[in-house]
Amino acid sequence: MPTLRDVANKAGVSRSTASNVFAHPEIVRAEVRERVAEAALALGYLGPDPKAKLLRHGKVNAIGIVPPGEWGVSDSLRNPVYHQFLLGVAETCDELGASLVIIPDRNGNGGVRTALVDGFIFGRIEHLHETEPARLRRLPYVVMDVDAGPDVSSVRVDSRAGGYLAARHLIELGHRRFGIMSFLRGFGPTRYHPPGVPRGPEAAGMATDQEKLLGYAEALAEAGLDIADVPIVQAQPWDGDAAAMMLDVAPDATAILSMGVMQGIAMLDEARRREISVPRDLSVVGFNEIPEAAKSTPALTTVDGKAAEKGRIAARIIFEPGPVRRELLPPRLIMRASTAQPRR
Amino acid sequence: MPTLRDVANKAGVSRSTASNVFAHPEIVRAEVRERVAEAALALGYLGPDPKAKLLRHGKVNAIGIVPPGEWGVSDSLRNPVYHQFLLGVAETCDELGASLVIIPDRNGNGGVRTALVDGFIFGRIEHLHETEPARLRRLPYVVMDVDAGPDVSSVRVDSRAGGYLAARHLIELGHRRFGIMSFLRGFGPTRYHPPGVPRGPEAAGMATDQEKLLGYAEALAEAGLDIADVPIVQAQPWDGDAAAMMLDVAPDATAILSMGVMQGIAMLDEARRREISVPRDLSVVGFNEIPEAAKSTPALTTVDGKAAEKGRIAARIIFEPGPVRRELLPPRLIMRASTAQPRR
DNA sequence: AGAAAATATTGGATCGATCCAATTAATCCC
DNA sequence: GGGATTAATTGGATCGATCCAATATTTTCT
Repeated sequence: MPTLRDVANKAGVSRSTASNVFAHPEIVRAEVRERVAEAALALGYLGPDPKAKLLRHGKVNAIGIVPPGEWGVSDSLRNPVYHQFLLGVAETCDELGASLVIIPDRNGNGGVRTALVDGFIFGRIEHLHETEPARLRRLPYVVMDVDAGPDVSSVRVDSRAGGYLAARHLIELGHRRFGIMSFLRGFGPTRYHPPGVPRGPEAAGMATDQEKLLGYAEALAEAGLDIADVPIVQAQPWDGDAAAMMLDVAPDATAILSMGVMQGIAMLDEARRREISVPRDLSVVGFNEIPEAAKSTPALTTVDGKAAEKGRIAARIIFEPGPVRRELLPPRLIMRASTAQPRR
Repeated sequence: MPTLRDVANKAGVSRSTASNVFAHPEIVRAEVRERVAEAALALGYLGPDPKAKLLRHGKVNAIGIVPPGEWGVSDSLRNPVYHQFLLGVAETCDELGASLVIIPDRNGNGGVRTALVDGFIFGRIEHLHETEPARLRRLPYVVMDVDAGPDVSSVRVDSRAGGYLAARHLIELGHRRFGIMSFLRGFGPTRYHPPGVPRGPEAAGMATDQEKLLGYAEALAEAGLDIADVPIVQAQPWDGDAAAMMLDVAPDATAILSMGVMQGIAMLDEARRREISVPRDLSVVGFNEIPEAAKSTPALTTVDGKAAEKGRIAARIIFEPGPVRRELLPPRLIMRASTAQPRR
């Protein structure tokens, strides 16, 4: 495999000159430049080895994505909301001609310690120490969906405001009897929180979900309702049976507040199965926007969690060095066909 | 930023010993090992710099995906069939703990020349020379969807067999009047190929699409039909208007053979719009399998192009060095609700 | 205790390219 | 044509770690 030294020898110049032909062609005489180029061609030399170049001044031109928690690479591509987020990152990559690297780092197995990238975007982390390797490597990094204090850049959406938007929308339509579908933190069986018990953070999954709950509570309180009286079903985001459970435990609810989109869509499916007409007999609001939400029947009203925009911003933070940035994006309610006034 | 040399100094040992503590801990005395580990901890040294390590013996533990043609990173995430393929690659990455790198290399701008990966998977290429940088770098690579001769590994599905399967299915159901929706190669306006003119390769897009056409022709010929008599609409995969054109130019067709899934789904939508009942008045067969195909109404009968499996195999070829492998996977017909006997 | 064997540690060279200061060659001007 | 400028080229040091052969240390055994 030819090296720069071989090219230099063949062309009868020094390594430095050969190097200059590739790195600073303008400072080398045209005649010499051509001689070196010919030698390179003859030897099948492709240009400076990126590996060696890297060692000298470490720009890789790639951005590393660390999927949340126990997820592998394929999980992150499969999850529709995360997929939207990746699309946002990808757009910025395309603008900058950078590569997108998805790094599996389950149980901190060293992916972050050894990945060849210019910076990291940590998908929703559970403990800040997951980012330690990035900090120690002095590489820029951003954490998603949580505020990690004043020293760490973060990008998230105001989930509390999002929850508020969703619940207020239903209240304005006239709903008074709700059901809430929240997330479990990690694995575990679906849980039912009956009405009448105060709601602590354990009734929702990650920090961002707990904020949604606070938002719901706020809007309910404005209408004189107590969230403690609202039944909550807490399940995995992809658990299809959870929708059935929700309808079983809250048969008189006229509206369902769901913390996920897929959960919301699953609720629409379950309602159809039971011949409950949405939105006539039941209104459903999801959380996060994905193309499937617009295509479901009926189209799902949902809070846009701005996944793609979060991705774009996070990527830009990595590539534009600067002070710590803590972005809090406002959510947006997308009103579609799954919500309406409750039936008399 | 501490280096291995700093750690060695602080611990009072040589660089080599310090290096051994990380690379071959078993050959260094326990006492010394601990002293070095402490020094490392004290300095915040995280372990050998991956960049330097790389230079010495270049394993990166990452696999590079080069999206087809003019696509950027985001296009490749957005395209649903390519997304399935990426999922397959990702699964193998997870098995091996490797990273997945999506490399934008539009108009050969050097992405492949400089990417830090262990090998490349080229999404459908147009000319073999797109792979030259990979060959010159002596990195393993695979091309998808085309046979690139005996010296280059390739993974593809037998498109001709797939086309045959689709067309024969419709013929066995009793259909005799067809319409074909094919792809344009590159950009350009939707094209209509009226019946009665011989069909050359220009009636379909890439090589793989031309093979589908041959498969259709073969099955039709067995039923005594000439593909030259079948109207063809050639459009972009995502062109919604193409379905309308197809129905306009072939109002008496009882079955549509579509070279793409999204095209097939678009056809279902257009039929619904025109109140043509599928499959009662019109049968539709797509090509390639994605989750959306099962969820459309009616669920789309389609040929499984094994995108995910192609991805798994391609990734394995990269990581298991060996002789050139040329994989040709058999397609499979997934019968769903969009095909039925034609109405009397 | 002393020689032999086994085990630990070390300095130097290397991976492939880039940068810098110093040297050499080319150009300018009177 | 010769001295002063300017431009082009070069060797050596460097990036951070790893490998190898050589040396130093410890352990084993008689």
